[in-house]
Amino acid sequence: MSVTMRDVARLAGVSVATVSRVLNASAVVQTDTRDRVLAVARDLRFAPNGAARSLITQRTHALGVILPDLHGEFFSELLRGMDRTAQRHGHHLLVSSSHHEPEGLAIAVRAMRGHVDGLLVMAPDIPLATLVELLPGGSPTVLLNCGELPAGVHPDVRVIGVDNHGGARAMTRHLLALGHRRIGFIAGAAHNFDAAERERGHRDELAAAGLAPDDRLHVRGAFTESGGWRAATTLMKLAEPPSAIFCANDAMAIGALSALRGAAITVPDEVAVVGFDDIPVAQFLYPALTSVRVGIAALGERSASLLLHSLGEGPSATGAAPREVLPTALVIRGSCGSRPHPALGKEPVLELLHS
Amino acid sequence: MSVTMRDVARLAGVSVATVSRVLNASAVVQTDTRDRVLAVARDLRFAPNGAARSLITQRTHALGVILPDLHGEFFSELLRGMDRTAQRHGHHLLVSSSHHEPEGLAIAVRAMRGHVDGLLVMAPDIPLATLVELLPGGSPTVLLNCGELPAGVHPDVRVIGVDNHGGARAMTRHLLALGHRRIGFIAGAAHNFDAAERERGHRDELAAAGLAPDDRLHVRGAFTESGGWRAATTLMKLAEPPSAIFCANDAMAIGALSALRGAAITVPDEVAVVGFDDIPVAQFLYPALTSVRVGIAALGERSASLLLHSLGEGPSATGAAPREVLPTALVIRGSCGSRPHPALGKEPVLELLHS
DNA sequence: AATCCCGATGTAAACGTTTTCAGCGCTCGT
DNA sequence: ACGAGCGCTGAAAACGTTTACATCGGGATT
Repeated sequence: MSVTMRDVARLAGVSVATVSRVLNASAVVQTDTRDRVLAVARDLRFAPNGAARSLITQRTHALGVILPDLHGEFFSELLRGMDRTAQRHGHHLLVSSSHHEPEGLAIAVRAMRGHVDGLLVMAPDIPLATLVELLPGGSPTVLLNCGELPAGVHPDVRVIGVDNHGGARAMTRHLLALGHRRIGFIAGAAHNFDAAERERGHRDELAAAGLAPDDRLHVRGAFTESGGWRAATTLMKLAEPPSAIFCANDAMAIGALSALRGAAITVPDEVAVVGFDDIPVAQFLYPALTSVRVGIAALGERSASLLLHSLGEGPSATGAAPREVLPTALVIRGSCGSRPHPALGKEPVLELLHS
Repeated sequence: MSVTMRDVARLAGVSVATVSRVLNASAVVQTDTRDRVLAVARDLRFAPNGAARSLITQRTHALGVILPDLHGEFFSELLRGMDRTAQRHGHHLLVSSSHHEPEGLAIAVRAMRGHVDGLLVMAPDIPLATLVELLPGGSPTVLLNCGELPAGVHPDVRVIGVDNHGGARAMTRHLLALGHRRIGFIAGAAHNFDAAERERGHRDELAAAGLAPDDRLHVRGAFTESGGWRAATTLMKLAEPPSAIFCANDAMAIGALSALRGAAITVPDEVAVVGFDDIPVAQFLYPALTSVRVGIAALGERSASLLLHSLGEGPSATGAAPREVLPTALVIRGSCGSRPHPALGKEPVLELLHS
């Protein structure tokens, strides 16, 4: 069927070992035979079979990526970061998404065995205890955005995440500082780690300010635009609507902005709206969205780096914290009302676009 | 290192052949031995090695995906569509992006050899003739958004794309019908197939309406938000600025909207803005973006279907057109001015979000 | 001049599966 | 009672590489 090393060897009049040596430069070969092999290989358009190579070298040069979803800009940013560092080290990404349940995830993980050198798993919908049960032993793994791993039990599993709690606290603090006392909160999907942490941060900061949580101001939006739309609509129909709405991600904030515009409610004059993640498009919305910057691509890059490091291929060891938490930063734009009018004619975006 | 079929066989007191038969249900095995094997396999957390399996079966259950980029919502939508159908047929996606030049693409393609069953290649920056040169023989391939392939030369290469030309004509026709005569055009990246086709569609429709093209109204924006920002700024500084701006994709339209708002120019009252692609976020912008719907996820799904079909695993044969062109559709929203005010309080978005 | 060593190449084992073929113990038909 | 056939299982080849080891000249060392 396809051309193999034997074909090249035969036509070049050498053994397959020599062909291998030439192609990998793994040992010195006499110049003329080397050239002959190279010429034949080029003529035949020979490309080594990855499966065979992986089988013997125990290296696939691929990282398995398990994602809960592929909706929206968040995941393309994440993938972009992962792909960037992976590619820098000669690796590809084997992607499988839409894993919200343990069964599907387990199947995907098993199917990847032998096709990948390690795993990047983001499964915020699955409890951590369940998740680690599903992992194959012996495969270096980096878990993204999950809880804290019991110490020392899983030697080749590392954990990375973002400071959901701190970011949410900072944002709530910001809203409180602007004078808001009735803050609506549009929460993410139920049983989702990120959603829960952001919720907790918000609640903690309210408590620190001495405010009692009001359940009517707490609506669930499932992390989707339409969920945000509905939740914002619900909130603004309250007898006492909030003066600010904190959406647990930017997608829901986008939906909320759309709902408010549809209801002829002005943002930020009548109600402030803020998000979380700072996806690239946030700065282009109207009003530009105040959000918590997560550094999505950086998260992807860092997680891939960690994994490559576990594989002994990454950048030189960076003190192996058992659990790495990337910091977040408040990005203040127009939608929260603390910057009433953006400067006219100035391009506010370029440095962000190409970071 | 990791547990293999031999281990399972030994502990179950059978041969590896029997283990294989049990795990694949490829032949009937006595019930008690079957149960024994299954029990041992579960205890050892055995998962078959994909590389070894691929080597002998010549099937990897993975599709290689080559993309030019991963920026923005376009590519996550595309991947989502691909992953969806791939997964439905038990396949994964091996992704590699940022391939704008032939060399990098060639390396990626070669590295995938043996790791994938076929290739989905989107490389609008690379001339088709160059592209087909780089393809490995014998690997079924689907090319996305490229030109027309010379007939019959490459038997296992198929081509799929969207009706860039028709979509652009329709949009320009729409703007003309709204009375616009000075239409600014923000073109995509130079030497890009999609960009060129959309440009051609626009020009052809202008010509059909008897309008001479004005080079000052034609600015290049590289398909990025910041490119759109700059291009729109340039256009509006003209002595005679356009009354409408047609952006060759939505990302640039997003940048253009931002630039116009920064310059205190009202859309659509002072200038209409329209885009191309209809990425999911388009409907949430303000004003909601009029665009050409491409059906990005559908493109991904369809291309994956075509490839799976070439592999003999897809849905039953659908008349094999040598080149498939997916239709586009005009989506009229607020930004072009033909719908001055959206209905208040109505959720315009739900059916689109979950299509 | 014999030995040693080194550089270039070939031989063959190994990686972990799948699958063909053969073998073995039965049952069943005659 | 005996061979045919059948159901189940094992042995071994095959997939296409990499690599440890063997081989084989020939130049340098003694």
